[in-house]
Parts: sequence; C-alpha cells; structure tokens
Amino acid sequence: MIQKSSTINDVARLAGVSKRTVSRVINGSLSVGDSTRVRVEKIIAELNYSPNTQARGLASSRSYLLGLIYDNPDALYLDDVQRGVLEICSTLGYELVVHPCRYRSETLVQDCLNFINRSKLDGVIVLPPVSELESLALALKNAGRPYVRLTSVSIDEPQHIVVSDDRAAAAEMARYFAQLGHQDIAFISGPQRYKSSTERMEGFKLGLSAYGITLQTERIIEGNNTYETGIECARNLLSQTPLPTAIFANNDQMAAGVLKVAHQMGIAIPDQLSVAGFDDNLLASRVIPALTTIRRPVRQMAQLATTKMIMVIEQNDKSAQQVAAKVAPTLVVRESTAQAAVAVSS
Amino acid sequence: MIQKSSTINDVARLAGVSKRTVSRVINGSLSVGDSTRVRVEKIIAELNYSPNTQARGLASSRSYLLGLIYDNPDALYLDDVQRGVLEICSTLGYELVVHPCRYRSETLVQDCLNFINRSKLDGVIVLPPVSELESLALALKNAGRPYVRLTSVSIDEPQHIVVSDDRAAAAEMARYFAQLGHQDIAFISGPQRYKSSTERMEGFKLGLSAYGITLQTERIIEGNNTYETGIECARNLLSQTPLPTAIFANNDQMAAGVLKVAHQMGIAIPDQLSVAGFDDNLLASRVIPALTTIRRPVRQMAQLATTKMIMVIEQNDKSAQQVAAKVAPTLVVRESTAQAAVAVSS
DNA sequence: TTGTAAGCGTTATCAG
DNA sequence: CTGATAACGCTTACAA
Repeated sequence: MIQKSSTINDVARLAGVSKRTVSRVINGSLSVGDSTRVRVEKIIAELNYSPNTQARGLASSRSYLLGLIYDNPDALYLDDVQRGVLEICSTLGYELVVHPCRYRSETLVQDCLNFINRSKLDGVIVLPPVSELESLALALKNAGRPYVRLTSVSIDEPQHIVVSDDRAAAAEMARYFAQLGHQDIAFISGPQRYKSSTERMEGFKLGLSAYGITLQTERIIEGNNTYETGIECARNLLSQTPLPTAIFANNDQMAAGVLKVAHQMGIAIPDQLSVAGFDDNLLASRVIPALTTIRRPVRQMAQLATTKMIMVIEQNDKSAQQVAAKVAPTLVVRESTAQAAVAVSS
Repeated sequence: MIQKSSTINDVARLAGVSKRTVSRVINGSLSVGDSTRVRVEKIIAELNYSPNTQARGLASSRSYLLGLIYDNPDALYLDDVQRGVLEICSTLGYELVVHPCRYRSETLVQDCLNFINRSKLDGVIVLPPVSELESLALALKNAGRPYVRLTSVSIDEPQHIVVSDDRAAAAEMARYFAQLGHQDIAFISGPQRYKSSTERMEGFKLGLSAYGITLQTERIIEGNNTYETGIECARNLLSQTPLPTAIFANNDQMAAGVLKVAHQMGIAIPDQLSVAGFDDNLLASRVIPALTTIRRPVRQMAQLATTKMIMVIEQNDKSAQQVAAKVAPTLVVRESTAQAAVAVSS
C-alpha cells in the first residue's frame, strides 16, 4: 500500500529538464525561464510532488525543523504557542519538534544542545522560564544556532527576543487598583529568580508610586507561582490586621489560592477584598468570582518569534531585528475587583 | 563557532575498520566481533559521535520522527501527553513533531497525510476527538503508516489503540452518587458525535440502573463540553422543579459552569446539590468547592501508545498487540459532592 | 538560463 | 565476521 512518492528525478524527466532546474524552481530561484518554470510547476502539481526533507537537509545541511524548548508545569498556553508557531512556519515548510525539559536540571543546557544536534534543528524557540537562563542562551550562541527567547525583559539582542511588557502591565494593574480607591494593597510575588516575577513586582510598585502609594514590607510575600503557595501566602496576608483592601498576585494560580482562603475565612470578594491575578489562564474566567487579570498575547508572541527565527535562519538578520520585539499584555477586568470597601479617612 | 560534528567515516578511520562495520555497531547488529565492537564503541564515545539522523533516514527510509495529531485538548493534558510520549521515545532515538489541527476541517485527512509525508514520519499518535475519525484511521492504514489512537472505545485493532475506560469510570461515578443516596440525578452530556460522550453517558446510566435509578429524559441535556454551554445547561436544569439532587457533567469545564449558575442562584453545593465533572483538569481542584471528578492516567496512556507505536515501527506487531491497551480512570472525591440532601420518602 | 558532476552521511547489497 | 561499492534524493559548485 505504501507507494513510493515521486522524486525530483521524476519531475525532471517528465518536464524534460535537468533535476538542477527542478531544484531551482522548488527553491524559487529567479534565474529560471518563465516557460520552463510553468512547465515544471505543472508537472510538480500533477505528480503531487513534494521534496524529500531529509535529502534536502542532508545536501544543504538544514533540517527544516524548528524546536520548542519549554518547562512549564502551568503551560496552559502551550497549545497556543504551538499553534502560533505552526501558523507561521508550516507555510514555509518547517515543522515543529517539541522538547519539554526541567528548568532546574543540572544537565539542562547539555540536554538542549543534544536535542538540537540530534535533529540538526534549524533553530529553537525557548519559553520562559527556561528562556531566562543565560547559560543556555550562551550555549546556543556559541553553537551558532538561531534561537529566539520569549521573556519579559530585553535581555538579548533584538533578533533573539520577543518580550511581553509585564512591567507595564503590572503598572496598569496598579493604576487600576489606585483608581478604585485602594491604598492598602498587598502583593504576592513569584520566585525572585525569575525575571517575570521581578518585572511584575517592579512594575506594580512603580505604578502605585505614581499615586503616592507604597507597598508595606509585610504586605509583600513571595510565593512559588503554585496554587498551594498562593494559599499559604493568602493565609499569612489575611491574618494580618487590618486586612489589606486588595491583593495582586503574580499569577492566576496564586490568585485562585487567595480566593480559596478568603472563602474559607468568610471574606467577601470583591466587597471586602479585591483580588487580581496575571496570565488569564483557563482558571481566571472560570473561578468564582471570575478573576481580574492580565492577558498576554501568547499566540502573537509565538508568531513573532517564529517570524524572527526564520528570518535569521534564512540569513536576514536585519529584517529579523526589525520585526516587533515587544508586545503589550492587557488588563482584563472581571468580577474579583471593586471599589475599595472602606474609606481611609475617618 | 559551528564545529562540524564527526561522522561515521571519522569513527571508521580511527577504529581502523570500514564504515559498514561502524554502522553495524551503531545498529546493534549481532554479527560483529566482540573486540571490534569494543574498539568501535570506544572511539564513538571519545568522539562523542552520534549518527546523522537525516542521512540515516535517507538511506533507510525512516525518519526517527513521531507525529502527534490533536485538536483542542485541555491545556495541561497536552503537556502531559507530550512528556509521556517523549519519556518513551527519546531514549530510543525518536523525536516528536506536533500537528495541531481542526477536527471539523474538511481537509483534515489530507492535511494529516501531507504532514506525515512531508516529514516522512515513522508513525503518528492521534488524540481524541480526532482519533475517533474513521476516515483518518482508514487513510493512515491505507498509507501504511503506523499509528496509535487514544480513545475511549476499542474501535480498532489492539496494536492501533489505547483506550481509557470512560464507561467504567462513569459507572463508578454513578455508584458513588447512588451510595450517597441520590436518586433524582441529572446529566449534562457532551456532543453525541464523540464516542467519549456516549461512553460516559452509557456508563453512567448503566451504573445507575444497577441501583434501580433511571435518568429522566428532561434531566439529560447535551452541552458542547465548554464552560459556556455548561452554564446554559445548568440554567435549564436548575430551573426545573423539583431540583435534581445531583448533576454529573461530561467534563470539568461544564461542571464549573454548573457551579457558577448554582452560585448565582444561591444553591448551596454540596448541601443542596452535588456536582461532579470528568477529566480532573487544572480547574477541578482550584474551583470552589473543589470538584469531585474522574482522572484519566493521561501520561501513562501516552507512554503505552508510544511503546506500541515503536514496536509496530520496528516490525514487532505481535508484541505491540500484547502491550496493555486499556487503562482505568479513577474517581477523585473532593468537596462538590455529599449525601443527598432531602430524603425521598415522606 | 540551463546542465553536469560531485558530494551530504548513512544503510543495503553482495562479495569475500 | 568484515568490507567495497552503490544507492537514498537533493543541493552546491562549476561549467556551458
């Protein structure tokens, strides 16, 4: 049942040209006569011919394979990323090979390098938090492999990065909180080893300070971006007197933890306490009350990253540098936030 | 900076043998002298040599690439599947290429075929609901491509399938409901075009009937597996008089919708109403109250599927048929279910 | 604008 | 058990 598919030789023979010419047509070379091109293309269509990627790769030392390196237990956006990448690359003849890994693994860099070399990948896209590892970026650079990192800070050259401006987004959340009249605000941060965490915290503080509001030390607690640590941090925060009037969590998972604890303690949200998260993951809109949060244009980021990568792969560094490198997350207001409950003045 | 990696020729030269012999060693051929083998392996290690997959593929018409075809799984599920597949296949030298697609696309079958042919994939794993499409399975069979489908019914030969026994799981949920004393039970089904939906519904009915309980017609409503349709169905169900004492939804998303509506209507869960879902996705444990649900061993299914596939690829159909093909989901009891509120007798 | 010849790094064939 | 030698299907020189 497996029928051998036609090769470049078949096309050449039927079109009455040399395989070299067929090759030119396939690769869009300009130096092919119009009539010749048309004839060849007709045969290609008739035969439903498509070039053998392996042979092509072997001859040209390219694989037409892109890699995706990630480690994200909360990879709710994994599907989004994969679709975004493929929307761009599949029309250009590339496929996507995935490589889930462990951020904390000691052999991470070597693992990734092996992954790349085994499959002779033409380039890789790296998702946070792995994308923040300088050791990996350096190794990739030294290996001469095109790569693009998705992060929340510009920690690399423009052709190597697509950043989501988490800082600005967090500042916007601060503004939103301030305008609702909140003054006594708490923050559950993510692990400080992640740039995304520090960016969000800084942005939030900055945004607040524009309104003369300061985060008190005891109102900042570091979580681990998990639901469970969200619960722990919320227990701490909600046992303080007086209660803060609002809590901003570094991500939706932890914000959901806050909701849980508030519910257990009989604290009404948003009447007594406003809560917001970050990511707009599956959870955010399903939880009760639905979470006010920040949405990152994940798909778009993936598309930009892929566009950049392919430009670099195809030797267009300059164009790659000109593709937009920064993307703006947006505030999504739902049910978990409201006017500050208690007037501060007395 | 890119250093050309060593080839089989380098190994052959340094080991003082022909490349054919090196090839034999690489492929674990038995007909190689022990001393020769040791010598070659030593050189391979020294050079950190690894064979070029493309050349290998070209010569042997294999790609060492596995494909994953899916449409719209719950996010966490996707990561689980990908890791499960790779845990098995990466140690055997295979990589995973992903292909998100659209179940409803008219060109789905052709898309998948093109995907496979372009990259000369050695085999594909297909996730539900795409895995339920007979047209695709048939095309794969005709194309002579090894494939394995993840489904909830045995709709194919053992070497081509890994099934999660959703029917039995739903029956277990029924038993659990019955034992809690529920008699007036409602069911929000998934789209009846999906086997997973019909299996779950049948299983639930069957389980119930063992306790002499019947689902009333007006207590069965079909949703679309989305949160939004969950809400619609819940509105319908919860406007009926009397209220059912329990609702089982075809998945967690819809169960979350029920929670939402119940909350809006002031119906206490689980005191007045028990609610359960299916999947144990991220949502289930985070929602308030946490959902009683069914967990499928997704990772294990992916591993089994991969094991089968590689056996088929490597011509071991018999072994492939002997790998376990059925997997049992388990009941996870959380906070959303309780004893039936009202005694039926009067 | 087109064609010829020589690989790319493996495995398969067929000897020895 | 081992080794020449020819594929595999394509691209890259280099000519014409």
